[in-house]
This record gives sequence, structure tokens and C-alpha cells, in this order.
Amino acid sequence: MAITMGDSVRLRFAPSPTGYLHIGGVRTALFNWLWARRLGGTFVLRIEDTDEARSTEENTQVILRDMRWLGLNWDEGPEVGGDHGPYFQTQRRDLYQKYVDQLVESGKAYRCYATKDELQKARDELKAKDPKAQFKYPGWWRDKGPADWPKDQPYVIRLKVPESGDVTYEDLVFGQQRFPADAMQDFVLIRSTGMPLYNLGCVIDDHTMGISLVARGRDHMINTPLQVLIYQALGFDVPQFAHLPMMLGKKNEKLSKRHGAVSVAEYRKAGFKPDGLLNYLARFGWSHGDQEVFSLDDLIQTFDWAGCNRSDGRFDPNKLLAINFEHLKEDHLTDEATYLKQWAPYVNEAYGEVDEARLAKVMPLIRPRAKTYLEATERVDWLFATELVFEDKSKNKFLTADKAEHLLPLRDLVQAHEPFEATSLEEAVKAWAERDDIKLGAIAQPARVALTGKGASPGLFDVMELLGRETTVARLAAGHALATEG
RNA sequence: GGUCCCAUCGUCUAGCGGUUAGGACACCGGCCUCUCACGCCGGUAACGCGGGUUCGAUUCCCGCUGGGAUCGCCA
Repeated sequence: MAITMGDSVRLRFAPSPTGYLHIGGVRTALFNWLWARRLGGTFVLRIEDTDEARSTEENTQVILRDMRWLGLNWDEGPEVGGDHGPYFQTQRRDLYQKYVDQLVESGKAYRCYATKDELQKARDELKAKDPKAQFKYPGWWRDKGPADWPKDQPYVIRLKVPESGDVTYEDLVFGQQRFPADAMQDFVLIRSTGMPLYNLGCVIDDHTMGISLVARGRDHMINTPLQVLIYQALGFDVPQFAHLPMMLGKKNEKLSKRHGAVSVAEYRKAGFKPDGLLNYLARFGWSHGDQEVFSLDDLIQTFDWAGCNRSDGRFDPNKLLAINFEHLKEDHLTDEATYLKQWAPYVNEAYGEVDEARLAKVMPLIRPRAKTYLEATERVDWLFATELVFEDKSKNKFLTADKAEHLLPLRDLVQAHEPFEATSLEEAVKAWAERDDIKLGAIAQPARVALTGKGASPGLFDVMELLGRETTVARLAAGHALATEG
């Protein structure tokens, strides 16, 4: 497709504040955002809060906060404004009403006074007669006019859907699409409360906000022909569409809580890096040859709709973890300053305000060992926790009377050794082990447990240097005491 | 059931008529090693089925099967 730069390229993400920000939604937001950024276009955030029963201000705030955390900044929308506002659908009701009145006047839509009960009754009757039959609104009010309108009765507005013919549109991912009009019914545009339904609000907003390409999940694909009909009835130009395959759970059902974390907030708490999450999500339903790891800049430079896949996929927490790990351990993806800045909040929350210099010093030891910032935090408890916690398994295995014999000699060596520095300590201990024909592991494993409480840790001598002479000496002695007392 | 969509290792995918069907995650070996990781080396594992089209189909077409979306005054 032709790549045109500039103002005419406008994309949007339009979440409903009926819940937290779901990672499936983030994937949609990301693809829109990437395309806008790649073409130097505009990314609009619009809040579709017309479901009054489920939309809350709190949810809106959560969505904005999580979008910001992810780095998916918007050029127009809540809190940043823009020339096409307001960006909350509930604040655009006059606009919807105006266009709907226009449709009714031109005979392309009509008032329907049928009540929900009447419709339900008709549905039930049809189902009783033929369980397999497809219920369609029977068009009771389709051909009535103002003379037939009852006074003071609530009504909805329905679109007059053509009785034959096809609705077609071009999908950037799925190709040319064709839907038979007779499979659709005269659907409702606006509720009896005057609040627009999804399809109407979506079309009017996308049009008035100048959206050039609508990209959304495949679950909306069935709405698109309906929306095309509204565009046509209103005389609007139809934008481009791109639908994205669904992100499903392990067993092919909709991705939900039972598959683990689904909200952005949970991934933040679990210590994921935004770029890592975004990298995984980008590679879900999109590919660029064999490349798996992308910085955000890589994505902006390489993302395109042609690389999008059409088949639904299953969310894989393992792969997400692996991609996140890649981002955390590779310096070109996360430089030290960034790592420190992003990691520090987790550490401070776990252990209280810790010394930045010490944190910076353990960092290089932890990076190749931790897949998330949270895991990294758990791996430095021996350094920052107020009390050393022993793993039972490791304690029982290595802090025993027979295995603790080298602990005190090691303590003595460490106490006297200069300089107190990892490489130098290592040389000294290795020399001792060799001289007395002791396997290094026989010294190191009990010592590791004494110093860190665990059977696995960064290199023993790095641990010592970080702990400092005083703590190292004290813990070696305490470990020996623990091993021999019982 | 109607309408629509999809189909390559367990998972994410490369492939766009001729390949020993490639990569990544996961898994299993091995090396490295003070432990755990990292890193390195190697391995197991896929074209759903049946018809066409073609000299030749994973690739194009049709059918089947299987999976999914949707059928609201939700979005």
C-alpha cells in the first residue's frame, strides 16, 4: 500500500471504561499507535463510555494511567485535548442526535416504538416455532411516519438496512470483504434514552475525528458492514479498516483471568518492562521475518499491516516472560540507568528505601538471572532484607556439622584479607583450596547458604564484596553456629 | 442454526509452486562452572483430511473436518 506521511494519517484507540486495560486491548492500541508513529500521523484516544451501567470514572483513570506506563502516548484525547474533542462519547450526545435526526428526516432511519418486551416475545415465539430460525426485527415501524408516532412514548432509532445486495469493504489484513445485506436487520442506532449505541457513536466519532484507518480486534469484524451502512447513509467517506486476529487463552477460549494476569496493572505489579510486554504483543499476530526481539524504535520502523497474520493465536505467558527477559538483560534494550530507574521502585517497596549505590552494584549480577523486575527484587533479599532468611532445603543440605568445617577458616581468611574485593578474595580462597586440596564447592556451597540463605546466588565473591567485610564475617560465623549447634 | 473469519512443530511464527519445511519459546541432552543463571553446542517436534489445477503442491481452487467471531435499547 502507498505510505503517505502527515496530517491525513489519523488512528485511534477507543476503549470502554467498563473494566481494567486488558492486554488484548493493548495489542490493538499498540498496532494503531505504531502505525501512527511510523507515518508521523496522529494517535487519538477516545473513551467510549456510553454504557452507563458499566462505565466508571475510576476505570477511565486506570486506562489512562496504564497507557502512560506503557508509553503509548496519545496526541489527542483525555487530558491532552485536541481539535476534535470532546473525547468522551457521553459528552458528544448532541452530535449523535444531530446526525440521527438527519437520517430520520431523509428517511434512512426511523423511529421504532417497539418495546423490549414486545421484541422478546417475538423472539420467544419464533424460537418456539422453529428453534433454528434466525430472529430478525420484523420491521413493524419501518414504513411508518410522524403521523403514526404515539405521543410521549419512548422509541429507538433504527437504520433502514437494504433488503438485498452486498456490503463490501477492503480490509488491510483480511482482504476484500463481502456481506449479504439480508443477513442483517434494521439495527438500533440510538437508545430510547438518547444514548447512542456502539456502531453509531463509533462511526460518527471516527468520521468527525478524521480517522483514516480503523484497526481493531476481529471480534468487531461483524460490526464493520453495519458501520459501512451508517457511513453510506450519512454520506461519509468510508475509512480503511484493519482487523486483528484474536488473542485467546490456552484452551482456545477468550483470554480471561483464569489464564493468569490479563490486565496491564497486573503485569506492572509482576515486574514486566513496558517495552518487553509491547514486544511480545507486537509479535502476536504480526511478524517481520524471523526477528523476535524488537526495541520500540525497531517496531516503529518495521511495523506494517502486510506483516499481520489472520489466524487467532493463543497467549503464551512463557514466551512473554522470555521476551521480557531479553529486554532486561540486553544492554542495548535496557541501559543501566533505565534498568535502575525502573527497578528501584520494586526494591524500595520490598525493603524500604535502599542505598542507590549498592543497588547499582548488584544490578549487573542480577540482570542475567531475573526475568522480571520483581524476580530481580526477590533475588537481592540477602543484601537488603533486614533479616537473613534461610531456605530450608539449602540449610538442611549445606549448613550441617560435617559440611561447615571450612566456614570458620574462611571467616578468618576473609577477616584478614586485603583488599576486600571479589577478584582478590577469589584468588586467595582458590589458593587456599588448592594448597589444602579442598574442592572449591566444599567451601563455597556452605558459605553461600551462610551468606545468602540460599543455594543459588550470584558468584560467592561478588556476594562477599557487596555484603562487606563486617557482614560477611558475621554471617559466616553465624552460619557455622547454626550448622553445629543442633 | 444464519452470516463471517481462520487452519505449518505443544505455543508464536518464516514460507508467498521445486526447501534436508527455517527461527523463537517451552522441553530434553551436553559444554562452561563455587551454586543458580547467562553463554555456547546438540536433540525431540509441524504442513488437519479428500479431491482437483500443475511436470511438480505446505504454497492456487473446491469440498469436508476442526476451531473462532457474531446474531442485544453491551462494546
